[in-house]
Amino acid sequence: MCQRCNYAELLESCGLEPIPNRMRVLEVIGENASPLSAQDIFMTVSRTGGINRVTVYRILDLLVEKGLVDRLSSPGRSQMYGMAPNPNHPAHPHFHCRTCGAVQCLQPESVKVEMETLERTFAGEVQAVEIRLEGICRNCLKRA
Amino acid sequence: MCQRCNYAELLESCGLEPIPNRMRVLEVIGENASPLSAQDIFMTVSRTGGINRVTVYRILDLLVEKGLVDRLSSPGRSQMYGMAPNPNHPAHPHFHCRTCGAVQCLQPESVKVEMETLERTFAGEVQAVEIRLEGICRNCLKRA
DNA sequence: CCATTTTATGCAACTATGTTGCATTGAAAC
DNA sequence: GTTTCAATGCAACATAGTTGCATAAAATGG
Repeated sequence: MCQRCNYAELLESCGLEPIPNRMRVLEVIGENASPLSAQDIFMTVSRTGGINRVTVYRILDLLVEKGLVDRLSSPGRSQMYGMAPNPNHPAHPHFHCRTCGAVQCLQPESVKVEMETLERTFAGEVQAVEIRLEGICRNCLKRA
Repeated sequence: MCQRCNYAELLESCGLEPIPNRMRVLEVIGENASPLSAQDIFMTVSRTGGINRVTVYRILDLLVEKGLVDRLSSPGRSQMYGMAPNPNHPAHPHFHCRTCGAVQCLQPESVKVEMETLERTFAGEVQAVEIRLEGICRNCLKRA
């Protein structure tokens, strides 16, 4: 999907050696159009060779900690992972279908947020904004 | 906290008998200023008499299904529950502290969302919008 | 080039969270 | 009062994520 991201460079830019397993995990996240669960990532990476489930979790923790990947909240039991905003991957809202459970990324500009009031009055430090829409996706609407 | 909500009426308004355990669970959610985990709710309700963990989960599922309570995504392993928007509890964004993990409710008007573009172009049906901010809360900023 | 240190990985066991099946209880309907 | 049905409890299970520890693989220093 992403023709532009150089995953090795991304890793190096935050002080991580581009070792094979890190590359494999980051590529899977970067090349997918929508966020994936740890399980999804584990299974996908496994298809191209062995890797341990725990290793995937540890790499995910590392990528999130370094800010390359965002851990997205989900209404289900598992967390999901997507590329953190960067020049090739702008921040964008997510849509979660309540019927089929699928998560899709929306266009970055489709939902705009105005935070002036908050910035003026909030005593903490805001580092990220996550917008999640819920409803029924196109396919499930058709089926209903 | 909430002097205005009549929990029995709320339950009845969506076809649920206001039986004791339902009332206890819904009251705990409604009287708390920020969303609670199932575990929080279970422990709080338990203080006023016995209840089974599973019963709490089942009541939560029911309240969410009926739209009285919202299941909020969280970056941690557990889901959180808060009153669904109603005349006494307007929809509002949440702030999650990355340092201490606390979740707080923000003022309803502090963050505004503009969805015209989406509404014009999105083929699915949007039923709810959840806005989650992440960062460092006031207390943790002070401590740092 | 070998020895030492550091980092990454795998495995097993564990924890936390949520779910299911089934029996029992208790309340409502007749 | 009996029947029926919803609500509850309990135990067992399922899933997602974590930890401790041993081993393997890289990097570092002689």
